[in-house]
Amino acid sequence: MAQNKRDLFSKEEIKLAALAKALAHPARIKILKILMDTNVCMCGQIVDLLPLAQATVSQHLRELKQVGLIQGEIEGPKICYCLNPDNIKMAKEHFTELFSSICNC
Amino acid sequence: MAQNKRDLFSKEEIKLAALAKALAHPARIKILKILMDTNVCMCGQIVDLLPLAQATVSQHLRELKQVGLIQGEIEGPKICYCLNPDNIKMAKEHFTELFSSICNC
DNA sequence: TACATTTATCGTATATTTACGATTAACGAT
DNA sequence: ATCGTTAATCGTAAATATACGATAAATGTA
Repeated sequence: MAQNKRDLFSKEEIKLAALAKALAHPARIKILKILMDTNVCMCGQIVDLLPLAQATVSQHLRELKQVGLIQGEIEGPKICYCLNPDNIKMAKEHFTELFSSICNC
Repeated sequence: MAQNKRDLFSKEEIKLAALAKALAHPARIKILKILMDTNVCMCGQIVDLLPLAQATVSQHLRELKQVGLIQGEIEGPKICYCLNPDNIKMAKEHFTELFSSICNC
């Protein structure tokens, strides 16, 4: 494939696409809501709220962490995940910028 | 895979994930901007502005059309693509709703 | 030290995405 | 009727995403 042609897209387009990809699965959207709405933070607790296996949820958490939408704080053998407000704000601004550039609404 | 488990996610989560997936590629983001910023509308013209083959661009256009972000009007042998403002507005609202539900900003 | 708990990672299977060349289909013009 | 133009579709290859069970790593506790 032509991965090298990718650099003909702008940094902003690539960044926004990566953010969109992180949101491109219902489970990951639901994880964000869970972290906001409940005081749940551990992987195991999230697993209990999703129709997915532990390994799968861990993978989704990793993807969210990779784009910075969440962060994990180690607490002994556990890890407490939480939203990363700064990066969520930035993501929001990226999407807002896109929509204001393609929509007069 | 467990596709049947998908129905344990809400309609909104599934819809938003589908929209996000449509935006999860730099080429598709760029196509939306091209349709907004220029008076280009034909597939071939878009191909000229992207580092991708005609068949590939056609696939990206189909994905954007499938989620309703763009529409195509047949003009003889050509097809004039344009943004679908109503659905873009709806998409914008979906994302706004998500961010306001996970972000106090 | 051994054990229980928690989560990441490995290995793997399947599905989807991305990309391209080649072909087909649709239509206007000659 | 033939030709040129335009875009979708087909076939295919490679990469990535999704999902799971099993295992490993890390840490607190008995």
